[in-house]
Amino acid sequence: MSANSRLTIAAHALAWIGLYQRQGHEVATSEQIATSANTNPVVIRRLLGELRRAGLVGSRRGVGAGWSLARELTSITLLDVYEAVEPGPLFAMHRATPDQECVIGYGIQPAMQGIYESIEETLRRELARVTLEDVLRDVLAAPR
Amino acid sequence: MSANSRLTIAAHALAWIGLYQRQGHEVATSEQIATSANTNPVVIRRLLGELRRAGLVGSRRGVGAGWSLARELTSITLLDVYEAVEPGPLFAMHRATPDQECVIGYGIQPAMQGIYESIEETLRRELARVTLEDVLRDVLAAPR
DNA sequence: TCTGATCGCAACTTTTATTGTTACGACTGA
DNA sequence: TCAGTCGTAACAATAAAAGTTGCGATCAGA
Repeated sequence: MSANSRLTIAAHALAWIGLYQRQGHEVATSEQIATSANTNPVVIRRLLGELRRAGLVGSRRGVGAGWSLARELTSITLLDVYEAVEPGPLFAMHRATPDQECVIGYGIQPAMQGIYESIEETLRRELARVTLEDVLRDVLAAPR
Repeated sequence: MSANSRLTIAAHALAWIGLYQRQGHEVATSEQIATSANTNPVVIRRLLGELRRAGLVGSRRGVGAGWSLARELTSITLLDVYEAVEPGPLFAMHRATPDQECVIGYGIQPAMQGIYESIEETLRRELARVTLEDVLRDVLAAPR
């Protein structure tokens, strides 16, 4: 399926900023985060831009520019991040409209939509149960 | 996210075969199913091939060739279909290995993997609660 | 034995989304 | 003014899914 790592990278960035701030720094740069995540700074800026739109982080420009958390890690859940960075639904419908003359073709989309909605709702509940604080704790618990 | 319709198309195909058999026909052709789903027969054959490997359908060749259910719709769940046609995990890790010298880069993958596993387990449980019989019922319930 | 319909499968193209890269203007404290 | 970084557009590269073409294999029935 999705082979899409946006949620992973966004969580990585938030955990990184959170830890960095706990070490006494005010802001983190996209350059630093990109190095840790082994990707390009622009990719990080794009993702953090979406998180800013969702009110999870803030950014400063000019000298001493960089990113900081707008909320405590304890109050940010994976659902917040997921909704900020994931555009579409989990499962897609047919690319082309199915044959409306066919009973199945006619009824399949409303049927699957209803089923998918309730499944996604469950997924959301699960994502909402994990905070970024949990993530950071798990990250730091990794044995060296 | 995934914009991947494999589960939808596979469910469509199974419901189609199921209904067609209830109408007294022995086998359904990939051509017929493709017409209903508005896609190419080869796409259907590929998907059904995966469902056959999972023991959900069977196929006959030669004259009177086509596809038939290997199990009742009541005994096939969306989880069976999902596992048959979806290759990878729901959420992907970093494309390139994160910086192992960094505390976050080092611990992020095991941490996220653990979190994702439990979330996917919940997703599986939800998918297992819906049978293809449920899907067909919902499809036929669509108002004309 | 021949035939027609369909599967099985490989190879290739097209489409779409994500990710990566380059470039450059905007911003701001020193 | 300057150095450092964000903001963002534009484009290239990568990857996965979906679509297409072609052809050999299969087999009931003529």
